[in-house]
Amino acid sequence: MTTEKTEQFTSKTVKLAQLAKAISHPARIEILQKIASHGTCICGEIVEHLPLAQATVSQHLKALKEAGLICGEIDGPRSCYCIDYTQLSELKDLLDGFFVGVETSRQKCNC
Amino acid sequence: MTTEKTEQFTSKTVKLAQLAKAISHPARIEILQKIASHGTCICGEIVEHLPLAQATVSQHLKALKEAGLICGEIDGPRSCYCIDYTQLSELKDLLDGFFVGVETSRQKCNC
DNA sequence: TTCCTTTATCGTAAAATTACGATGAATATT
DNA sequence: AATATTCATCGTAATTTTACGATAAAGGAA
Repeated sequence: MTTEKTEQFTSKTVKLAQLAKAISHPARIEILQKIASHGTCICGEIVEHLPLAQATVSQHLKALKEAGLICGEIDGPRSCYCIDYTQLSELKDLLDGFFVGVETSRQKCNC
Repeated sequence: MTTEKTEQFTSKTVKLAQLAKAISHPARIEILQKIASHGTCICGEIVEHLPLAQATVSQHLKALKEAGLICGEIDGPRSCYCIDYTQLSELKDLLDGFFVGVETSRQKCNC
């Protein structure tokens, strides 16, 4: 039994977990930073920038796309990616909510 | 070859990825929230609160401990967990840096 | 001392993740 | 038309993650 019981959690929690997972790999963080620094970015530029094979980078791009953090459109034989700032903002908001929730209830701890 | 090439990334990026991974599961988010709301929390209380077996919860607690986000001390036959707010702040700082970096370089996108 | 409670760890199984080379489809270039 | 470039996807392999039951260790209660 390896079924993830995500149904048992609030949708907010599940969404935060999904977005956190999207940025839980150094390559995917770098990809987001690279795209952001160009506004828009071709797959090839990202591949050049990373110590990973093209197939692997494409896989990471797919993960980011599925999480909604980037979107890509075909431009001739190339793929042009850009950040979805709406989703990124949602991640930011969910994280803010998380930190506020965790920190406001902060209490003494004997560690 | 499935060796993660984390050496190729900056330590900041790797650290952010590690901490993001720690909160990339709904159960682990809930655990942090639960502990925070009590200041300190016994393993059993967390198990009660989650739709997961005790062994699974212990596993998630271990992951959070290894990421440095919580610390636990033995209290009789129980295990008492609390949040490590220093690490949590580091996560917050790394995330802030990430969002600032990504958003300041924000440019037009045709999506 | 004997028994119960608590929880970490072991063993195991299924699925997901990470990585790569090879390939094919689409578009440019010659 | 023939060739080259770009990139998503397929196939595959190793590893990690997620989940659970069973068990053992440690401490408290009887």
